[in-house]
Amino acid sequence: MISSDVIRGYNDTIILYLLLENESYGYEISKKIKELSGEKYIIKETTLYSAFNRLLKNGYIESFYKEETFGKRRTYYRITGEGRHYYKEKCREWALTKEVISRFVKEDL
Amino acid sequence: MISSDVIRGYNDTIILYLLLENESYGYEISKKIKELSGEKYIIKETTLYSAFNRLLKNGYIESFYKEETFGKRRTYYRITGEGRHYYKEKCREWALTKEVISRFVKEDL
DNA sequence: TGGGATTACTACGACAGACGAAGTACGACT
DNA sequence: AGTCGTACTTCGTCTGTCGTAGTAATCCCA
Repeated sequence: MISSDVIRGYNDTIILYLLLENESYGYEISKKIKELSGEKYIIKETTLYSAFNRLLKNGYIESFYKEETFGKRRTYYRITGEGRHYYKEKCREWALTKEVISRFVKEDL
Repeated sequence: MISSDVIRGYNDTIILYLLLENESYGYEISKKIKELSGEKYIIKETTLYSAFNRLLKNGYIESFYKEETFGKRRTYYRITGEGRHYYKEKCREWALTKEVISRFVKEDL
């Protein structure tokens, strides 16, 4: 299991990735993260929703409601153009970060 | 330049890496980090010294003084057995983290 | 019909790590 | 005498994560 402290700074990026193709909502995203990570990373609810607020504040996602016939009303999110741009930036940053850390963290010792 | 939020949680590991072979002191370590990262990561002084304190507290490093004939007295650090053990653990964790994040962060978009 | 599980959040507060600003102290060079 | 480089220390702030708890609706099974 991965501690979120390690992924800190990439939770936003992970969420944006899951919104690239389809709009979605909190619970679904958290399940997808769990699933796609092979159960190795499970995002905490509070972490997830605070990430949504941050992303909204920065204009990287938009929220809206859908007409639901039943169930508690969900807040849906969709990625914005700025969000896509930010995602790409973070991807480039990640490539660099990975490269730099690998100079200090040797998996073969 | 890399945002430190990403490396957060790996600063300690980076420092331990530099102490694996030789004992060293703050300023030298910060210069080595800059050098080895190809100037892509420059650790802040306060971050560095707070990392030393954390590592000391956890018993991963030991501090001592050397007889210096001139200059301001330096605090030297050397890695402990527990420190080596922790370093190896973090290396394994890094391999996993890298794997998981790469499922969400696509460099080829 | 009753009670727990699951879905879908929200609010509050604590904590750890990073970092900016500033200060101290010494030596070397100019 | 002043600046630059070395080698730290202290203090306070900020951000992101996360524990705890609460709300509210539906679903499932006995």
